[in-house]
Amino acid sequence: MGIQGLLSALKSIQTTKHLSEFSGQTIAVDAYVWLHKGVFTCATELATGKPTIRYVNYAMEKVRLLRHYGIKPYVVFDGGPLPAKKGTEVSRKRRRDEQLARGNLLASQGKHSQARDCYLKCIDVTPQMAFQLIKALRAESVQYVVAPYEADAQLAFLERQGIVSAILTEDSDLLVFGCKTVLFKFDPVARSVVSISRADFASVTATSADSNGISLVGWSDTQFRAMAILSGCDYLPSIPGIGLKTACAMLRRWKTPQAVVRQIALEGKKRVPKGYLDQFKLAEKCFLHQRVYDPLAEKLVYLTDVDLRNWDDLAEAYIGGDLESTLAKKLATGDVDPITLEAMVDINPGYSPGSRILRDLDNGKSAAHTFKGKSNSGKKKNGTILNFFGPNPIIPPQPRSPPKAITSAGKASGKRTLAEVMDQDVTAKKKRKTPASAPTSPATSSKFFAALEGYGIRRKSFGTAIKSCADESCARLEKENPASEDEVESAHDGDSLVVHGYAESEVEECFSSIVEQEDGYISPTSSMSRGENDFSSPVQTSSRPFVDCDDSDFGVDPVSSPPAAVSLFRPQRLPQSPSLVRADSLDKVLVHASPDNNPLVMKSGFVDLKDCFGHESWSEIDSGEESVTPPYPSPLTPDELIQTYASRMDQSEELEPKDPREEELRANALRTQVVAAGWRDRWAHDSSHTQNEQSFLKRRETNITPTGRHRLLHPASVIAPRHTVKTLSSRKSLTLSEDNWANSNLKGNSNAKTLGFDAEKVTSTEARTRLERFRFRVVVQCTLFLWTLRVSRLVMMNSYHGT
DNA sequence: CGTCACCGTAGAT
DNA sequence: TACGGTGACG
Repeated sequence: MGIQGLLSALKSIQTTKHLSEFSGQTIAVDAYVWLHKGVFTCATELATGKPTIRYVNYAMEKVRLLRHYGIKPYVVFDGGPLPAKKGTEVSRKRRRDEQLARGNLLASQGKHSQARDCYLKCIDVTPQMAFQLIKALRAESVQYVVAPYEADAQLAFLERQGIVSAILTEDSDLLVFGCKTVLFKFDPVARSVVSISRADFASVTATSADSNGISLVGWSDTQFRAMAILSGCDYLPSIPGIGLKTACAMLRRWKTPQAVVRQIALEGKKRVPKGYLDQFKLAEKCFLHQRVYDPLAEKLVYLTDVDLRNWDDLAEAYIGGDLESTLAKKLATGDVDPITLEAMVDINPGYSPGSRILRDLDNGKSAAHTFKGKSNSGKKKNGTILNFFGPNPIIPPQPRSPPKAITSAGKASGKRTLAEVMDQDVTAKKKRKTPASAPTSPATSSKFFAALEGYGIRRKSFGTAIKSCADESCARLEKENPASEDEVESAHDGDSLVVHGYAESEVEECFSSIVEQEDGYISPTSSMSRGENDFSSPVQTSSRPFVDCDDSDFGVDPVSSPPAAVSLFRPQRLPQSPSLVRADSLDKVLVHASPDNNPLVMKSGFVDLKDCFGHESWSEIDSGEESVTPPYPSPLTPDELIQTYASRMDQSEELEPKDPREEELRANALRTQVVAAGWRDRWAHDSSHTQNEQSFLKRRETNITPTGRHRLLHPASVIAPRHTVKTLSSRKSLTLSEDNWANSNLKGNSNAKTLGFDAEKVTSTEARTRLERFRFRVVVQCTLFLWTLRVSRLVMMNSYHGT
């Protein structure tokens, strides 16, 4: 990823900075890194399809750490696949499947640690997982945006617009995108980052230590970018044998990439791929003009405006097609899957951050006495440890943010004892008056599996939900294809894994909220805020309306700073001092949290585990507003559970019929082909690759998601191709390419299709059935545990009331 | 000398 | 998965 060797070549201008130096600033964060690292905490769960949100907690801890230092994180997620990126993903996908299979094998042999190693290698971050993090970000009013395509370009855009003042990532590409301040190597322990400033490039000389002989003196952005691309980047592999150093040297000698490539060809020692220069131009366009989401205008824009004289459909498609603005907005807010462009499926609806037990932790006595002794210096109020370990209340909830957002979340909500937990539960219970005549769940033999037994209920409520969220574009789509509502619904999974997920996360919290928090944290002072020195950072105000990649750019523009953004929007600097931060002014640029009634977040008729336990255990969850979930009568007894478990086991075969599964695989393959428009041969950098591999399921559509395999269980979840195609056609790049390639790919590639199916089958049937049973067993165990917990709690409560 | 392929490692708890 | 270090190659 990124530019090989670039970071090490820039060692001389790397400076380590403490987080406190960024206090008061808004910093864009590449979420990908955190999600990926977070996966390590729960690889086994993810690989085996066991719902977990540990990766969310991992990322949220980082977010909270930043906020603790007065930094406003602006979290940026990756979006859809950019045509420019070729499908090395395909071979990865295959490796992943192999690893998953191996892991399952090892797990079945009881070699769990070895299995985990395999699982680690087969996990990928899916948009659905990202959505779990988005839910948490919403709940804590953290700014975020899902990039239409690559997070890198989006990050660069945010900085260029002045929306953020620095970028936190691990990807050296950001420098090629022209970012001014990029922060690498975030160290949560040392609370430090390594900063690289564009302004310091000029001091990278061939003689400086660690520069590896490259010199950036006097180079324009265009030249720097050319060097990066020549040396090999994500959009274009280098001419074999050309690395960073030769690219740099030759560019110094020959000035333009055209001349460099001509020279390489002339020398004849290295083979220059056919059409390399054209691809070079396209790669350059990706760095310059890639499509991004403008949170102010709420639509897609070019990272830098294009010169229409130098623009064509190919370039247009290459840098990412446009999207209709309502769809773009939904994508940016996470309500739409950036890959499929269909409504986001909440793979773990039971996880609703913000609605935690003990919500009043931070509003009163318990917090006060629990955290007394902690340093409050630096912050006038809310200076407790919650700033770090819990949601940061400094920034008020955004207008559309639900009131329940301000709660304590996550496992580390502070130092607690079991007694306190009980105490608060009782208090909360008292506060909330539950009418005895509260509606109860439908009379099913098992409430726990009501969702399974009562599909009608789920269908109905979700259908309503869909309707309520449908905007013009969705509505239009549905009109064009009346079946789409059903299809979208069926893409939503309603099996017991959802319930399981709830159990898992809640169990985790039960434990961790009982365990005492470790002491020893001292709130650091955030007084020293070394703002950016504007004198050392020349901001070029380009008078040219366009930035192009013509030869003439070379040597013409030696100023070492990126071209100023075309002033569609005021390029505002952010206030450097915390005291100047005004949430209301900054919040305007936010992607607002979705309304609370987001049907995908809402409990849409699914049965949560909590529904099985009677309302008292969970009464706090929705307090303060209309309870979404009606209280239910008494929980299942263990016996009931076991009974249900047994019957469920019997059902598992029936739930996996052969036909619909094949149909679904077919649909998936088709959808993949449609989505993978950009990967088609004529755009691929290396046509020897992947002509036949294109139709594998793509990276982020793999079956390895927390509940990934659920799709295969539900015949109803087949996504009809025609619907898919219709939806996808709203991507411009797809629209314009449908004619030329769809036919050839879909018809001419039956080979690949077959391959794709086989790969899918390898991991399926038996293993999945086994997994299903395994997971179900865990469901039951968790449930039993919670049940026990509840009983003991009731006992304690009784004694409490008794006195 | 630079590039590339290979290796072991950290990353998480 | 991505990184740094190693050795082989041209």
